Formats: sequence, C-alpha cells, structure tokens
Amino acid sequence: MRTLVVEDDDRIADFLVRALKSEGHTAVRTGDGREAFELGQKADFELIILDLMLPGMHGLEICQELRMRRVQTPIVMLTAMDTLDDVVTGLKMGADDYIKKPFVIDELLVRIDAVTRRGRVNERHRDVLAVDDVELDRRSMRASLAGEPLDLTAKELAVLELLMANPGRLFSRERILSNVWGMDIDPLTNVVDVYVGKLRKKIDGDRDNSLIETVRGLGYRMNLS
Amino acid sequence: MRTLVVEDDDRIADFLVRALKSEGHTAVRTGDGREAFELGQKADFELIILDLMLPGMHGLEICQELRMRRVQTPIVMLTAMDTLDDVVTGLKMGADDYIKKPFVIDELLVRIDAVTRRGRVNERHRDVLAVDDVELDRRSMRASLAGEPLDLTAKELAVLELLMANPGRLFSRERILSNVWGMDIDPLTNVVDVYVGKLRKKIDGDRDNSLIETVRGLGYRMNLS
DNA sequence: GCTCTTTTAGGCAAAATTTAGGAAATTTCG
DNA sequence: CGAAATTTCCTAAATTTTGCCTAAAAGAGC
Repeated sequence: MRTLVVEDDDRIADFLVRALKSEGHTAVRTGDGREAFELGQKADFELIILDLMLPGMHGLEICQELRMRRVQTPIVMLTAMDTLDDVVTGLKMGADDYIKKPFVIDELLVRIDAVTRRGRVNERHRDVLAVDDVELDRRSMRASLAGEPLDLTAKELAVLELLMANPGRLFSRERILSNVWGMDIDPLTNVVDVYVGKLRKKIDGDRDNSLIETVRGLGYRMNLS
Repeated sequence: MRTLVVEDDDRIADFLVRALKSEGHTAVRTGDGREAFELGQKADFELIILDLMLPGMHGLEICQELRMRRVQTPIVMLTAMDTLDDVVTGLKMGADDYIKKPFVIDELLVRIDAVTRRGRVNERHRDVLAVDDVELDRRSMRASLAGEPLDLTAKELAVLELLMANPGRLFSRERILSNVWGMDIDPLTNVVDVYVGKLRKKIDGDRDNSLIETVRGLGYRMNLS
C-alpha cells in the first residue's frame, strides 16, 4: 500500500516509516504542509497519515482542501493530547480516523486496517483487485489465477499491485522503479524487466498475449482484458 | 518541457534524465558548474534542476549569477539532508523550490508542476486529446481512430501528442525536432518528414486531405477538422 | 543451506534514422 | 505564358541503433 506520512518530527516520522515498510507499505514522507497537500492531490496514495501541527499549512487545512478537491484517500490524523478539539473539526472535514500521540504501533495498524477496509465503500481503494482471471487480495496479499493460488514473492507482488491498481495506465520503468524500489538505485538496472518477466510467467497461464503489455520505448501497461 | 539537469552524480543524473524523458520532457544534462551556468544563460530552458554540490562552480553561485543576469527560468534545487542551510540561501537567491535527496519521483514531479505552473495562467494539462476522430489518452498513451485502436510507436506518439496538444498551431521542423528529439541532433536530418509521413498513413484513414497539413517552407500544422 | 533479489550478457526483434529517387510546388527566365 | 530549373517535400527501402527478453550467474538475507 502506498502511504503518505505527513509529520515534521523526525523521530516520529522515522518510526512510522519503518513500521509501515515492515508492513509492506511504500511510505513517502514529508514534514511540510504545503508539500503534503500537493503530494496528496497529485500522487496516488492509498492512505495518508497526517500530523495536525505542521509548518507551512495546518493539518486541518490540508484535510479540508484535499476533500474539497475530491481526493478520497483515507486520512488518519495524528493529534497531541491537548489538541483533541481539532479532532472533531478534522472528522467533520473528512478525515477518517484519528489517533492520539503517543501511540502504540499496533494500535495504529488496527486503525489503518479499519480505515482502508472501510474505503471499499467509496471505491477509491479496493481491497480486491481483479483483472481478467487474476485476482489480488491486498489485505492478505495473496494472488490467484483462475481461482488457483499463485506463489508470488514480495517484489513480484509489489509490481503486480502497482499495475493492477491502475489498470490501463502506462508506467515507465522509472516510475515502477521509484514506486517499488525507491530511487536510490542503479539507473541502468533491468530489474523491472526481469520482474515483469517473472510475473508474466506466473500470471499469464496459457493466454495468447500477456496481461502485461510492453510498450516499446515507453514502459509497461496492464491490459483490462 | 525543455529541462536542464545539473548534477554531477552519474547515477542520480541518469535516473533524473530518464524519468523526465519518460514524462515527456526534453532533458539536457551537465555535471559541471561552469557549463551549467553557460547553458542556463544561453539556451532557453523552461526548467532547471540544480544540484548544489558541484565541481567548477557551486550551485548557489550559479543560481545567483543566473538571476543577476535576468534569467527567469524556474530553478529547483537538489540538496543533501545535511546541507539544508543552503536551502534558505538558495531561495533568497532566486531558486523557486528545493527537494531533499533521496526523493521519490512523484515528489519531484509535483514540485516541478507547481513551479512551472506558477505564472502560466491557463494552460492546463488535459488527459485526453481529441482532434476530429483521432483520440489520444495520455494516461495510457493509447491512440485511436474512430474508436479503433491505433498501433503507434514511441516517436510517432510523441510527435502526435505535440501536434494534438496544440491544434491549429504551426510547428517548424526545428521546433518539432527540439521538442521530440532534443537539441543535439543533426540539423539536416529529415526524420520529422518521415514521421509525419508514417503518422499520416496511420491516422488519416480515408480522409481526403490529411489532418496534418504541411505548410510549405514553414512546417506542419494539425487541423482542427 | 535455502529462497529471493539483482546483475550480467547475448540474441533477437522492432524501431529509429539515413539514404536516395522521384513527385510536387514554386520560381526563373526565355 | 510556358517550359525548364530549383527548391521543398514525400516515401520506400536499406541500414543502424536501441530496447526488450531470457537464462544463468552472482549477491543478499534468513
């Protein structure tokens, strides 16, 4: 799951990012309010964890602006004990949940779970992705082909999830790299090709042309049918 | 968008250039400070991405000198975590924004967007371009003629996108070259003609006169109907 | 040890580019 | 005015280059 962590305190942010990554999220962090707003609006995150006290732009403001711009991404607010008043305002403004600092990580994960599962309703984030006869359950991170379970590795799943979450959209290698691997990676690597290859071998069964189309010179695209 | 990437670290520079190209930019790279200054001053870029730590001439210096010479091109600085002090100086010297390394590509694109949109009033980016019965979906990079999918190559798409994004506007060969191919190209090539030819064969169906009009001695133009 | 991830390298196919001959428009000049 | 000369453009085919795929080896982490 691609998650945006908006938190200016380095220690907390660091902690969060580590925790999320170990849960299989791809976390992007920012400490600046304005930037958070831009990112939340443009990049397609599936979850936003939002501290309220921020430089640049207040958390509540971000929340409000995002919702006004029809951004449906689930938002979990982080609040200090003494700003609980803001919680009410925040929820009114479209936040999905909140958690008091300091918090235990398990607690947060439970909230995240609840919030992203709930998201199924407004269909922004779907728990089960399906393209043709390939299915991916994001909660358990299990994939199947025509009902038969697929044995995929972590990276294979990450790539598959990215593509399936945006069917039809063209992804350049760089975009896939940056989304799945992060950017500090050898620019002339061909891991992406290799993983697309592995995926194809596993998810294509006896299809005549692959679910993952390669667009020469541009990247890859997951076909809807 | 014509973008100058000033970065001496090969890996990062490479990554940036690839990513930018895949986003439709024309990227020129240099790792030398002095050269960067010359280029930034001479060639008409629309965006400069500037690493601060450089051989030859420090990024801040470049920034300052460019602004003193009335170069208005938006500048986004790249800074390491531990040189954040420079950021303040940089912004004072006329840089438009900064981004910390390491960064995720989406993050950078958001900044670029913000910086280049600034000042440009009414040029919004549309996801689906349409001229007559030809359509181009930029998200999936799929083109169609009267509903039927068209099989276009990367370069064909690039040329078509340029023309369709500016219907009615006349493009000289040089302008098309510089937009699609970049600047360092043989001036007496006729690739543009060749590609216009290929495009016409594919997108014109059984039209009596081509969607792409040639204006003798001047260039090409995409007609609205 | 194992499995998962990443790099390497070579073959292959497709796209990009150049070349070159000829067609079409424009100009020159008898 | 009309034919030749000139310029510009078009296009098929040849050539070069690039991008993609794969198997297999090397590296990392458990």
